[in-house]
Amino acid sequence: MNSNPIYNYVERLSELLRVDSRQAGALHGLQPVQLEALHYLSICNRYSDTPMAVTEYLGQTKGTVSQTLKVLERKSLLTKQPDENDKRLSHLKITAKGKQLLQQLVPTPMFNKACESLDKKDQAKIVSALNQLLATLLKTNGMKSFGVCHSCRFNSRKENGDYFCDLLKQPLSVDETELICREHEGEIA
Amino acid sequence: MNSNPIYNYVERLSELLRVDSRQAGALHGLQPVQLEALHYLSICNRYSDTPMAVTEYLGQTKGTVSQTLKVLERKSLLTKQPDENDKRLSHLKITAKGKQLLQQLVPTPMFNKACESLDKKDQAKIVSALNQLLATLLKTNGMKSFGVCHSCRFNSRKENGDYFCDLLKQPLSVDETELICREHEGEIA
DNA sequence: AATAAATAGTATCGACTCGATACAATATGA
DNA sequence: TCATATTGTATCGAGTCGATACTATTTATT
Repeated sequence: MNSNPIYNYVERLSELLRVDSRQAGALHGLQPVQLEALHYLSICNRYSDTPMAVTEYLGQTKGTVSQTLKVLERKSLLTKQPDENDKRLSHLKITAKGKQLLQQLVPTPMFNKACESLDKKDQAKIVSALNQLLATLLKTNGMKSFGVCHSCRFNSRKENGDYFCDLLKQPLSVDETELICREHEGEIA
Repeated sequence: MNSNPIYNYVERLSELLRVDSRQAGALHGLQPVQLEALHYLSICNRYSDTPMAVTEYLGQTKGTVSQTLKVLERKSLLTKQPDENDKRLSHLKITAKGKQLLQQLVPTPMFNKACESLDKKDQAKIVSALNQLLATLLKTNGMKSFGVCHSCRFNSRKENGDYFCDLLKQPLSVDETELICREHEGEIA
């Protein structure tokens, strides 16, 4: 029978993660996809915390994501704040309760156990391989990369050393360059 | 914020695969989990093609899997055959129609595109990393490995070179040693 | 040999997902 | 200014998935 080992591994990992995530969230009445959305919001920057950005990240439809976010808001894990300039936009901010929950549930117990038993060198190898696989998947299928500003071609530094986004024409703090952005684009090959 | 890069990558890959799989199966009225079950049945051996084995592989409950299999059977993608010795068991055999569908949908288009653009050397690196990650996850959490007989500690060879399973006390064909088995156990460390 | 316990599988129920469709509000552009 | 695009919400239906309850068969214990 046909066999693409990369696909087989990712499919299996994917299912295991889903089951683990379901179990972890069950105690708090959260579904895997809800945890993922919350997790994304904890690692994205202030230009990427809207429902549409979550939609693009998760690859679902905006209607579906709207429901997911409604649940998270009802559980007081995030709050919606209107944008000052564009009245169509909402910014989704994680609450203290949301952060605490993530700290507890993400990564899941299964993953924590496994990662602890891997030495630094092996971890680095795995990260590097996953990075390459994901980047290739996104690139060959014309999808957004959702990388951190640090690795974005729009990110530049001013004379005084401050970071600046050439696309959004906005200054960035050092911390912000470590967060993921929906507008991220890698260097041109 | 906390950040385990391995987890982040796997979570993201997992969601992308799920979305892609959903889209691929939608044309045929199949859900991601149904494709996964069918895929498993195409790469497992004759001792591992029962509903319970699928249940263990997917990590779900037997009730859930029973429904999944019912759908696949109704769509004539697999057939149920009673075991000759143990009347409680059913063996799930993929039909020609099922095989054809898998050929078409697994791996998904997204994955195929990406893998084609990776050279052999990078593919091997990724396979090796994924293999290590999955093995660690399964081992540290006491889960079954679902490996192929070829790498199983119960697999031995008789004087004439034939393969033999010491656990099930059954002879194996060469082809069978390339299929995954629910009883698989790696070498003792 | 009789009975208890374990194992494999199915059926049903309810909470939830997710795409599709329709809709309202705001922003952009000709 | 008016058409069009963008962001977001509401509702509906088919389907997932764990929980529970149940049957049938096998294995273990007395």
